[in-house]
Amino acid sequence: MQRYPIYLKALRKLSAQGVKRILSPQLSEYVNIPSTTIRRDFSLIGRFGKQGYGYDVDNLISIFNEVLGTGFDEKIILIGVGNLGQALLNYNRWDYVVGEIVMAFDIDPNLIGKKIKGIDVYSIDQLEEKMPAECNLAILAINGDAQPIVDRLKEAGIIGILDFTHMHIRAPKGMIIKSVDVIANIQELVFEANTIKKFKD
Amino acid sequence: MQRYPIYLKALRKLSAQGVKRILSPQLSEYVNIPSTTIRRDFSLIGRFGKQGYGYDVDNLISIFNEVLGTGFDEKIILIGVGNLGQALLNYNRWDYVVGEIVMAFDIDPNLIGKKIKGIDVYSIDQLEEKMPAECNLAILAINGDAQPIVDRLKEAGIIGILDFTHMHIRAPKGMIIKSVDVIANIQELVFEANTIKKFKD
DNA sequence: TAGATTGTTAATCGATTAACAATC
DNA sequence: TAGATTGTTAATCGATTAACAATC
Repeated sequence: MQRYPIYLKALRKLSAQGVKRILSPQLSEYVNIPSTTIRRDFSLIGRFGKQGYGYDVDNLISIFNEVLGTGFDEKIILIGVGNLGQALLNYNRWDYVVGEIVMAFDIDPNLIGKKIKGIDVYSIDQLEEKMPAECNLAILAINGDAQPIVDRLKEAGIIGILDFTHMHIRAPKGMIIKSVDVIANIQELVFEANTIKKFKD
Repeated sequence: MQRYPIYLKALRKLSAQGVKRILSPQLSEYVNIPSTTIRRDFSLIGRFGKQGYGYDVDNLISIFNEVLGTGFDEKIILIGVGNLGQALLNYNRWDYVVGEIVMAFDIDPNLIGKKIKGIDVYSIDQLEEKMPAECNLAILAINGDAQPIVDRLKEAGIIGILDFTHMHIRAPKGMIIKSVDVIANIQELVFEANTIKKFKD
């Protein structure tokens, strides 16, 4: 369910603010999701609310982390250390939420062998050789044709890719590719903004 | 409808490959959406297919562009010219799809007054002063508290924001904020990947 | 015309939500 | 206990899709 990350983010923020417990209508206001939907979502996993009392924020956080399957220690590799890749490294460690980028690969000789933001950059030729054990996820932040890399990653045991390419990629069987398409997002935004403008007239 | 950008992207790619017409089952294979759904989506806008023949690719593209409300000429401003901002400028002009980033703002004295990837960077203090007319959209790629900027953008006439911050932002009334949350995406990916792994066992 | 593929109707499916009984 | 809020049932809503009639 695509709302759990939203809840988790909000709860973490609330917890940092010292909020200990929260009622579904309060959380509703915060994340802009109906309180009924929130309660239903929560109850799908189990019962951790108390009637007339609400939910314990920290308890909820740890349960969600468990359910989302993250032990905070996913090892993620980064393919492509250009501007975008470096931006991602900037907020690496992901607020200690899921895990971290543990190494990076590129084709640029000026980058290979260096440490960028504390992360080793290897040649993409060494992908299979250097790849850490127990690594399931990759972030793809390259330009140009991504398909060959995707296929190689699949061979190397990667099962999930976060893709920042704006290429058309065939997902190999048994592999999940989540694409972040900036252009598509802007198009949607233009579309919705125009709708609003029309309403004003 | 969130699928139009997907169609548009695929059609543009096909057109570039010289494909002149396409059948709904072919397109289905390409974008991984059932052919019935595609035909239904298309028919919501109008009838531009021919039975026993298919759809004219270029015709479809121009119709979609019209419907999505883009004249290819949206003026977009960029707030924040760090790594991420520069990465966005790298593929500015968005393949001539929606418009382009026309200017950028930052607080870094080393950037202000310069041209980055051909785009002028101004001080954020000059936001209201420099902002171009007919500008509706902004891309937010800063660190730290974004809310004050969002409120200022609203005052300055911006109605849509593409937000790369990982902050919690209240959207002012009448404003659309589309957030690209890398962490949430990775979390979903972790979640789905773990589901796959469990199935394997 | 015959063949093929669209556009649309009607059925299905899943997700959201209102209402309320359970319970802290 | 009384009050409040959760968890869940049942109804609603919208989106997807199968099936097929319209039509190029």
